[in-house]
Formats: sequence, C-alpha cells, structure tokens
Amino acid sequence: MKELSIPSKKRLILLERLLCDYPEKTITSPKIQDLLGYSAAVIRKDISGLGVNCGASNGYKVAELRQALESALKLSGDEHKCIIVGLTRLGQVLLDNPQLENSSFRIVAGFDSNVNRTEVLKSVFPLHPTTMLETIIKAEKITYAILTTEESEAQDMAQKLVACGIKGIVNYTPCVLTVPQGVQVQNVSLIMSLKALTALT
Amino acid sequence: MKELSIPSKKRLILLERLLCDYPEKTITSPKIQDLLGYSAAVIRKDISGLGVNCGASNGYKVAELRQALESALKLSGDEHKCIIVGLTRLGQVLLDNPQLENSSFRIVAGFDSNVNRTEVLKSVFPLHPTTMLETIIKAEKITYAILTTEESEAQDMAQKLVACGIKGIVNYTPCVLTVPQGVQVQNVSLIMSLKALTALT
DNA sequence: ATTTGTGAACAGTTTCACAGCG
DNA sequence: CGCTGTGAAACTGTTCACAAAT
Repeated sequence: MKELSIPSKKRLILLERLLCDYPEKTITSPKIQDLLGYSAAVIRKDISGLGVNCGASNGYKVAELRQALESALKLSGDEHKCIIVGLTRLGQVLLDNPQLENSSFRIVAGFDSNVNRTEVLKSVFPLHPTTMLETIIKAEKITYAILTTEESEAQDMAQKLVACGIKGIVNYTPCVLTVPQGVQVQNVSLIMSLKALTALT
Repeated sequence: MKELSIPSKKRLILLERLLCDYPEKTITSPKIQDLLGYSAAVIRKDISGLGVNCGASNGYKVAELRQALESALKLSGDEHKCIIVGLTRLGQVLLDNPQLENSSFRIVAGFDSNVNRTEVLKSVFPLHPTTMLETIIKAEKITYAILTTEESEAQDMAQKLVACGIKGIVNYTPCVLTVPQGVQVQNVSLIMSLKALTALT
C-alpha cells in the first residue's frame, strides 16, 4: 500500500480523535464533512488510502475504521516514551497530564537545568538535572520530548535532544527550533498559535 | 498584490519569529534554508509574494523584511484581543503569559463556568463566569479565544464562542471542535501534538 | 561569485463525475 | 436513492534554471 500524504495524515488524525467518542455504529463521509469541515470527497480518498474497506456503501463501520486509523497512524501497538524538558510552571502542569492516560504515549521523566527544581518538585515521574539527559534518553529509548524551558535555553536543549536521538519535539516555547531533516517539531506556544490564527484568517 | 497561499503564510510566520532575534543586518535565502529547513527557492518565492523588494541581490535587509512580514501577517497595527475560557491549571498558567508582552495580542479576561474559580482566583485580568461571555466579547470586541476547559465542556463552549463572534480558537483541549467555515482552530493539546509527531514521522 | 526574482516545468492534492454496491 | 471507491481533470504549490544585479 502506498504511503499516505502529509495533508491526508493530518486530517486522519482529527478523524481518529473524532471517532473516539462518536456514539453511532457507522458514519458517512457527508457526516464527517459536517463535523470536520473537509469535503466528503477528500475524506473518502483519505480513508481509501488506509487500505481497509470498511464502508459497505452505506457508511463506514466506526469500530473498524478506528482500528484502521490507529494502526495506520501508529497510535496503537508500541508505546511512545516522552520526557518533559524544562520544569517551568507550564512544564509542571503538563507533567501529570491526564490526557495521556489510555493513549500510546507515556511521560517517563522530567528534566530541568536548575537542580533546585528537580529536587524540590514532586511528581509521579522521576525528575533529573539535564546533565542526565543522554543517559536516560538512551537507556529508556525515549522518542519524543516536550520542550517547556525558558526561551534562552530552547535551541540549546533542542540540539542536545536531537544529539541524543530524539525524533520529535512538541515545542511550547515560542522559539523557532533549528533541527536536522527527519526530526519533527510541533510549535504550540500560545503566541505562535495566535499568530497562526491571525495569518490564516 | 495577490493573496499569499496558506503554506506560504505558515512558513512566513516562522520566518517572522526567526528574525525577531536575528543578530545580523542582512539574511540570505540559503541561510534561511539552514535555519528553517525549507528550500531557498520556496523562501524566495514566499518573500517575493510580500511585494516588497528588500533583497538587493546580496541578501535581504532584516529590518525591512521584518516590517513587511509583520504587516503582511497582520501582526502589527491593531491589537488582537483574546480571552481565556476555562480556568483549569493550564488556563491559569496561560493567563499571565509573558510571551504576549510586546506582541499584538492581549488577554483581556478569563472565564470559567464554575463561579467558585472566577471568584477565588486572582489575576491581573478580570475573571468572569461564562454567563458573561456574550456581553464582554461584544463590548470589548474580542477576536480570539484560548480554550482550556474540561473536555466535556469544550464543544459547547466553542459553539457559544462562535455565536458571540469569535474568529479563532487556540484549542488546548484534545477535542475536535466543529466550527463553521471562516472560524480558525489551532489544535495544540499535548496529546494531539504528540499524535501529529508520530503520524508525520 | 553569490544572490535575488521569476517564468516554465514538474509534482502533489483536491475536486469532479460516475460506475458499482447495498 | 444515497453511499463508497476511483480514475481523470483541474488546481495549487514546489522545484528548476537562469537572467539581472551587485
């Protein structure tokens, strides 16, 4: 089966989430259009790209479709281990984030360059000074990092994380991170998100 | 001048931020390629789309380029007023977000459906019960909302916000929001951001 | 020599239209 | 009859290649 395109994947991620709490047994492409705002045609193409045919010309079976989505988007199966880097107030809030329960993502540690913070703060996950980054990332096979440092540290940390083998960064700092090809970054700081709203209006 | 395409705008937003703390007087398209990861060619096309010619075949003048970007992306000029809806822990952290200082965005109020919270919590901005949403959004001409409610409330609130005339939502909940055409949503919850990383890898 | 700016070629996506199915 | 699945057409965005500028 050929690879899904990036625009297609982005839509399918939303669809996957939509189906998480969809009450009906089946769903049609016009219905998805109403809920997601994409055209029914593009949704059908996207789903057809999944390879499974769970639409018997009278709507898709929600359960089957969900499973196909999870597998195609690598959201089932092996757990993805994450760390939080930067125990700022935002970092602390994200540390025990109930959103991740029952997901394929798990936060396994927190880091801060300020040893005070790692010693004083309490969490269900171990907190380490950033000097331990390499050891732990490699030992625990961490794939993703959630970056919540001060701005001044952000690029430095990103570089270190990439050097340790991190494959993706959720960037809650407003900094533009320079990373090599193949490393994914999602910029989700408040200010950058607001700028995106403005520009795309 | 013809409208910038959406992909182009997304790149230009990053470029604008990059230039915020760029130390040199000029910058070349190959240099931007190194820092942002987009091809020099596409960057040149993007910039040429701005209409201003501030590259005298030996790199772009940073100051001029920045100004052109801010104006094209509507980041200068009129202030964009925002509210925070949902004073969860995350909402509280975002309330006094220093990132917004010196930007064209300003948070002017916080809301929660739980009156206890709006009364007990302290902030530099006024906090109101959600019954006041319509009054204040219209009186203050609010354009954007930052959604940090519980999941159970998210879609309901989104609908109310849109009905009050909100033009864009930064969605920190993992819910997929159904909004009419013309209303922008940026999904920036931790779990959705992580899923995006996985799918796009 | 290196860089911008741009028309032309190319690649990728979306929309259209409709055959086939329930 | 409304729905899916899918080639073909239309559209949009990106890369290429090079003239003009310094």
